[in-house]
Amino acid sequence: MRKRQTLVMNLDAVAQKARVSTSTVSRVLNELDVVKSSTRARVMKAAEELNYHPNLHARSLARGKSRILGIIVSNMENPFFLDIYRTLEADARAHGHEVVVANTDYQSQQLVASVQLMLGLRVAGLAVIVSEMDEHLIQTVAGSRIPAAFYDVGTPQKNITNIRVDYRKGIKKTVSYLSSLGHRRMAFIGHHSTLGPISERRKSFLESVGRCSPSAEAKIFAATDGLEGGRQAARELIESAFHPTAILCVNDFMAVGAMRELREEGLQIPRDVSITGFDNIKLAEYCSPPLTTVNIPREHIGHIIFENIIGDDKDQHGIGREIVIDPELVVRESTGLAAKS
Amino acid sequence: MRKRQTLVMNLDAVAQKARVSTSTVSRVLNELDVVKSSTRARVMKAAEELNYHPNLHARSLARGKSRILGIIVSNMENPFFLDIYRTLEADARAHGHEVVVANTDYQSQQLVASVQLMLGLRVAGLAVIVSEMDEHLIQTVAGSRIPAAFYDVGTPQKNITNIRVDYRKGIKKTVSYLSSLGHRRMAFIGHHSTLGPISERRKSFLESVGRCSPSAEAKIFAATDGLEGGRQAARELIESAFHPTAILCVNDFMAVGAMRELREEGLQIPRDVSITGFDNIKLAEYCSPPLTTVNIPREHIGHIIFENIIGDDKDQHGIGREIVIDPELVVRESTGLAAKS
DNA sequence: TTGAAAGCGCTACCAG
DNA sequence: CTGGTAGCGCTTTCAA
Repeated sequence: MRKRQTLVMNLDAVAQKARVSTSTVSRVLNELDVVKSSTRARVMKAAEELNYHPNLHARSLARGKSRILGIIVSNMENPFFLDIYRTLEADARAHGHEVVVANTDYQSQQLVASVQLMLGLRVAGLAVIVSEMDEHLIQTVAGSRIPAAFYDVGTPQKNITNIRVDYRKGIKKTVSYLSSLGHRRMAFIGHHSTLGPISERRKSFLESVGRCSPSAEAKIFAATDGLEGGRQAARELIESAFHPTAILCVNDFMAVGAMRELREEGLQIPRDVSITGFDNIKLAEYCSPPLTTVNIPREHIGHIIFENIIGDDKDQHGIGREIVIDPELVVRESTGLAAKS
Repeated sequence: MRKRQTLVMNLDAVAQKARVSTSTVSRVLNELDVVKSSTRARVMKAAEELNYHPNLHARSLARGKSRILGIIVSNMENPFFLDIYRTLEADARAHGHEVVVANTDYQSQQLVASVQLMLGLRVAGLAVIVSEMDEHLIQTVAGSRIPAAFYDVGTPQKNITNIRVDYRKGIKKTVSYLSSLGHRRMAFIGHHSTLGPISERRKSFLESVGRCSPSAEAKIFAATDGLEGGRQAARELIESAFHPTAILCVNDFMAVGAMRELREEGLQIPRDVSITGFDNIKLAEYCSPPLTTVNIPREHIGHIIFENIIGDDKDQHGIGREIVIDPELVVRESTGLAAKS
């Protein structure tokens, strides 16, 4: 075979320049302090001068494992996912790990591709924070033996930890609260993710409304996730015959979008209509009026996930536990007494 | 050497199961259609049954290059960066490339680490969208021979494309506009990124104000990037003796944060004070009141970057061109006639 | 149309 | 403390 030419620096080049073996260069780069300091200095200098950067692929291959933490989320645009990503990234960095993220945009095809990528990268740990999921993929991940954490989906298994939020409880608290304010006609705005947690929120909504006040009416609207989607759903709601005094949104991001539409229609919040979100993203505090919502402790969740797949305490990995989080209602100014009709 | 044990599937396992050589398996997986279809089918089946996922590290190593597009941004939380990232990701995916992102949080140390990572990964192309940058790093990237694109920083070089926005013009348009509304006391809210584009906006601000109306007064406030930072800066501004009739913010994200503080202080926008942003993120349209801002065509920029580092037209790569973008003022409802004082 | 084998750049064992 | 060397899993000639 013709020897392929290499444009980039490699260990060998550094070794030659420093007049040592590749083993020694490797030792220096990996900070094994068995190397004589004079030698070390020589190697460092050579590497520096050659502008050498170790090939991480070769490293992972030789080590048989990578130091990559893989993260898969549904929609980076939604601050909810972003916050978890950020926490994980910070934790990973603090432990000397790289991070690779992938977005699915709620499309299962991209989910599949993302999982393929992560497995191909032989990630050290995998966090899957998505609202869509199919059983087959869970099995694929389970079979890979990679320590993984799923958020709101699947069941605990050998190498898989499960984090879930008790949405039912969160929605119930919200509906009770609105009910206590006199609201009887409530609408729910969701998005088109048919699987998992989203539909759980929707179902809980209908259930809770029914339970809280037998006389209450409920209706559901949906669009895509995001500001635009929230607005779109709000428009449909306004155009419909159903005139709710309160609107529950599947998440804060959509709620902010919905608020805009209401505002433009001349509806005052909460005087004319109350609105609530879910997640308690930063923006919920900054919009006008500040949004009543349900807090999901994203940082906390991020840390838990990290601990369970990469963290120091190796015993924690792959235990296959389930962690349930109990969300809290956060009352702000987007909700008030039901308008007299 | 003791043979290391391998828990994960490899080409060899698939080859054995399919009763062919590893070469053939490789061919099938790489979709070289020289393989007899019966053989192909056998291989596919074997791979499937073994739940096999090619080791991307080994692949990159053998190929001598990866199919990874590297992206480095300052602050994923800021929708501005996020939008560019999303565009790049979509383009990359459409071309069968993986994407690896890294955040720097405006810290040059993390920038260095991120660049190291990207070079170590031997990315096929690198996009650096940050507000901080040091010359040394630019040289490092230049020396790597990797097709790269820098946003708003550095100068064109062999393998490096440069995209820049004419901030001066954008700020000037904004100041002129405000000036025409009668504003004479203007404040600028920026963030603590001392280098590059941010300071360019700040400088342009002072310059433009001075030029537009000799009698005008200007003052600068700063905090960290983000909603919180914007709010913080607004608070300092309010507490200061300087009472501007208009506030220009370095970006929309901070403007939204600032608006909250103004609102809480009982100031009405734009009746009591006008406010503008920069970037024209989606949120600018959804906040209350909708924000007057300067549009930066992020999708367009994303596509340009992609074309220049990975795109189909190989001739486009590494030309070392400079692309300048002319931003447009977008007037919404957060600005109005200056209040009588 | 397929197989054999030489690397890709690095790590880690063993010997000295 | 340092060097030699056998892989890690894959691609890609070259031969058959």
